[in-house]
Amino acid sequence: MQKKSRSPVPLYEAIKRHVLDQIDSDRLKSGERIPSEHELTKLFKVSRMTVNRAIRELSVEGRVVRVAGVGSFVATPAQAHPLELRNIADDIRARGGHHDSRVVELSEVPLGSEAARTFDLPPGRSMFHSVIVHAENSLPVQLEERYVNPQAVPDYLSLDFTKTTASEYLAHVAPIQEVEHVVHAVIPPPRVRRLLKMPVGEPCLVLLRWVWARDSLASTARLYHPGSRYRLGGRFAPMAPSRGQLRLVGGTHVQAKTR
Amino acid sequence: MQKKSRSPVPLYEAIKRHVLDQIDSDRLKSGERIPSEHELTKLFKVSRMTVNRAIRELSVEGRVVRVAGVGSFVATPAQAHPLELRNIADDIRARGGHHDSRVVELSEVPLGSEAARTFDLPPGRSMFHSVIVHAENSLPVQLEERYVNPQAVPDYLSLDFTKTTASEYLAHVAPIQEVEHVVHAVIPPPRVRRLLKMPVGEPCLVLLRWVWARDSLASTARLYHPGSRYRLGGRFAPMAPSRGQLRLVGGTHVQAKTR
DNA sequence: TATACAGACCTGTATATACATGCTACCATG
DNA sequence: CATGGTAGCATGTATATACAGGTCTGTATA
Repeated sequence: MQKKSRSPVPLYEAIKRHVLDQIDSDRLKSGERIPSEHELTKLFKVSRMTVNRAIRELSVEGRVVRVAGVGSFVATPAQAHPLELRNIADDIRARGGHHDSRVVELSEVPLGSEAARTFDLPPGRSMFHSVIVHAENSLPVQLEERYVNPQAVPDYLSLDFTKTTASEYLAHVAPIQEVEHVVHAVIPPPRVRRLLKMPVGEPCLVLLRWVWARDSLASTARLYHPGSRYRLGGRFAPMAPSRGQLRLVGGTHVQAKTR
Repeated sequence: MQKKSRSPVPLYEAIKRHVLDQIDSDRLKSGERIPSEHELTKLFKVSRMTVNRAIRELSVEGRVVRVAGVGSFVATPAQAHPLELRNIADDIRARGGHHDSRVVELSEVPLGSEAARTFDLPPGRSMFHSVIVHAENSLPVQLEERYVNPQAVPDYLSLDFTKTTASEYLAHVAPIQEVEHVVHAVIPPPRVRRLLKMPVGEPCLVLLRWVWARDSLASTARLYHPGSRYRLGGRFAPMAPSRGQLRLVGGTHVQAKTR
């Protein structure tokens, strides 16, 4: 019939957004029941199938939980944000490996003018700094050097990083808005090389990561990975790179969504 | 009406399984077209809506790729996408697909002051600009927007990009010294969306690439990839990001090499 | 008091239908 | 020979309807 919505945004999308708005603005709280399909049908003057699709997709996306015969409920933030920037611990566990980490450094450091500008903090303040080595089956696979905005995670220094990674903490304190990565490769500085137990001359893959939450930069991280030990599905035929060349073998799988 | 299927497994599930069986047993090969909704309707004697739901879910799960007006196709196994310097044509051929490209734009553009600084060229000069759509089995999979330093490739405008990609030319004129990537994801601007034949609202994975050769920046490129056609690890439950939020579901696997 | 049961309400599935829009292949016209 | 129109087919969205089955509550019954 297609009576309405000649606009480019489908009706079921509009309904999804409406419900998500309610959730994000806290008019619908965690665990609360959202309007039934019938109610939304009346509210939007659309057919139930259309509402059904909207809510079903929200359910697939983990924002609501549907219970036949009862209703649909706002998913708890934990369910809604199994948040990750896919942290290293998950990666390792997903491969069936054993993850453990060692905190090499955890401190408060004065904010240089450059860093102050990056974090948009007054120059007098300090920020948190941590260096953590992640190991898979006792083999170091990542050195995580991280700077954290104290406004984002005030109790960062008292966190226990043996059970939960910094990424996970970050994801929990506030919804992550944006992440940006820059990939490059370096011959690691000696300290990094030693901490990762790497042979001299072997390159590191470095991921620079910026994490934004609450409209400000929450954290930056520099993640060093031993070139030889880092993942590698193995089957990629080695190419002949030119001098200084960088290769992305694994690829990046990213899903992004805005609303 | 619910005429049939008193069994506990819904009809749309049965259809999904049927298609997945065909795929997993290689009766339907990667990139091949699966039966249209209409055909499946006749085959299973169900309504088109039921088939539509089955195929739509397979699409969400990353097993098939739907193209309005054309059909649905078996998604490439899409193990980690080798996004390195190897250009898209090689990638596609490596998967057994057919690559072709369409030059949307090829021109000489004046150099803005910002770009002049980036390319380290005198402000009066111009540089080359190209927009090329790469397709795998006729499905657009990458939009390559590239700026090329005229000092690096003076005859760029007269090159034939149907047989050789821009990446390949770049690699041939001078040994590549360094490459840097920035990965992020965006909702594509309308023009990009149309060229990639993407639905409204679907995100793009964007790779920004800088290529250095002969001690200068030879080229920059912005590579847009349709989020849905660009793999995304099937079984990662689609997540529900907050407003403007970006999420990395797959993680980044990178190997770097220098010599 | 405890149980059984009937409605009411909710989601789940399925159908038949309709119109919109994207794309392709082919054919007619210049 | 090129070019433009169109028919046909594919998916996308939306509706109205129907029935199935789960869950809850209140009421009637044993």
